[in-house]
Amino acid sequence: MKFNEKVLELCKKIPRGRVTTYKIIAGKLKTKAYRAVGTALKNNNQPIIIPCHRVINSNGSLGGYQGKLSNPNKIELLNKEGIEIKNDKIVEFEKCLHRY
DNA sequence: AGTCGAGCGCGCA
DNA sequence: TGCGCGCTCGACT
Repeated sequence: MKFNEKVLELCKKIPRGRVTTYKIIAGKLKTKAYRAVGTALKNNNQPIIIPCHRVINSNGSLGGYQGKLSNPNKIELLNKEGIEIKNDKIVEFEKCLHRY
């Protein structure tokens, strides 16, 4: 099982209306390769199945989506799932945060 | 406080 | 081979 596949696995498990962070994922994989987590999501082979928009920075800001940084579409998607974004940050970030 | 540098795993040149 | 990335953290101003 490759590192990136594990990352994708975890992403798939994020329930609707919840988010998680790169840090948490990396921690779950027992590694400090936080950057690699972002890279893995970028290079995922199943872009449709993987809800990578639910993965964000540990400070509550958004990170990137679909290969780009600061993607407005990511905000839309999260909004649709019931997560509010303000000032490029997740509102009530702690409450929406999904812990595995 | 704000800034800087290093560490990780993998993809791409 | 070598570099850079959807990041984080600790050390230094």
